[in-house]
Amino acid sequence: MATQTPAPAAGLRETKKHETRQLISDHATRLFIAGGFEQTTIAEIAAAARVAKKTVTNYFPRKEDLALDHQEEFAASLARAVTARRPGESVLAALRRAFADAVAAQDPVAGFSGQEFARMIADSPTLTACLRGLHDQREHHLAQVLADVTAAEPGDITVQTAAALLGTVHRVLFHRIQTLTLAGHPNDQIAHTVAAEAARAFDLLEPGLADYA
Amino acid sequence: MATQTPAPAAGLRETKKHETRQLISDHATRLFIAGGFEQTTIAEIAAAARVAKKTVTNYFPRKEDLALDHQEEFAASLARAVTARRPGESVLAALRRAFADAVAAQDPVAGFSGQEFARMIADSPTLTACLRGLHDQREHHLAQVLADVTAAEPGDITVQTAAALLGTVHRVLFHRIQTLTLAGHPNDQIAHTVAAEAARAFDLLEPGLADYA
DNA sequence: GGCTAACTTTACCTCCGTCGTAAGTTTACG
DNA sequence: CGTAAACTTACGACGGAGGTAAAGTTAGCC
Repeated sequence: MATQTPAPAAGLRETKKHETRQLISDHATRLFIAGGFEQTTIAEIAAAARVAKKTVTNYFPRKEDLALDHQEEFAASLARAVTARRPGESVLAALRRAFADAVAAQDPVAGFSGQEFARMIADSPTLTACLRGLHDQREHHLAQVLADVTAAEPGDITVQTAAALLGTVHRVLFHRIQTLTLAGHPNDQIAHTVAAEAARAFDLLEPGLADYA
Repeated sequence: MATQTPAPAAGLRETKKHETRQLISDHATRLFIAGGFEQTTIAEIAAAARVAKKTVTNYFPRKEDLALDHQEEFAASLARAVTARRPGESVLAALRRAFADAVAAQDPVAGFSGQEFARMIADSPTLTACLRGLHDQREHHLAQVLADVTAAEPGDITVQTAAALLGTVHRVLFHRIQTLTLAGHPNDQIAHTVAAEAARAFDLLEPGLADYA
């Protein structure tokens, strides 16, 4: 039976490894939300998880990795939406639809984190800087895909600018969701509000990028 | 004996302060370019300048402040270009012209740093992250100005998006100049190339933002 | 049951950023 | 004009993040 899932493979070692990682991550997020990201030390996390400090930094090289999960998924989301777009669909239409879908699903990757989580990020300069870097990575991946589909040179200014503009709209809407979450609005209301705002935001790009790719 | 010293205005203290700051900054940039930002320690800078470590961190709270100067000027550049625009000139036209002027003048604020300086930034994750933060600040200041001139609510999505899109074009072109500088192109050639590319980049926003503000 | 390889642990180190402390200068007041 | 208070600056020391090296321990494979 060919199982598609990368099954545990009977690996007791793999299982414990994953358990340990999850254990550390759970304690970390709990302590971060309770006491703040900057105020919580790695030593405290290690003590709470009953492991050595080195084990924590082994699984999570940087402290930010303990708080921000699914980084690669986030960075690849826009590029994936373009490569998986429908035949004949423009890049802008695909990215517009991808955001609408993410909002409808209240996807955490689109910014629908809990209020406490949003507070943790907003209160930490380290995490906000890390988030900026993720938006930047996401834009670079999108530019790579756009260069592929348009058969343009990697340094082409139109590709770079188009990727940046498209990524920027997603970034602005991401922060909008975060802001509303911080203000205490319920997710349903945020989804309703942002869906309408997203239309206006993407419309600013529509005349310039409608027939791109 | 000199009884009164009204004119000097206690200049001895101010003078020594400024001298010490410049002394530290000079040694820092020299060591950073010679050995890289991450590899150079504050202790080495302090030793070179013949002061205590604490004195360095007193003048420059963060290590990045030793390398990146004129941060506030950079962050305010776009907002200033808008507030100082000609009567009847659109925001987009003002920012397009501001970039053209900066390129013509080969302004360091637009990205025209020396090759060694660009290398120092590109090789340092800390400095690139700091630069991202400066672009972000610049965008926020621009959004503030746009909210003022359009009499819109601060959280208005059109204002946020317009500021982000306009800031993004400047950011892409900034990185373009940096990339060309890293590749060893002379400033004159870069200015010529980027001036043409900037026209194409801003044209993507023209249909959507031509009549904004 | 023994061997190999890995993961965890321990200990140590460097460096950044921040805290109290001492010394100097400017200013205010007698 | 002199003295003392108040401010600012330079100094040494501490805490935490991140990395390295060596030893102990456990899973996986004969």
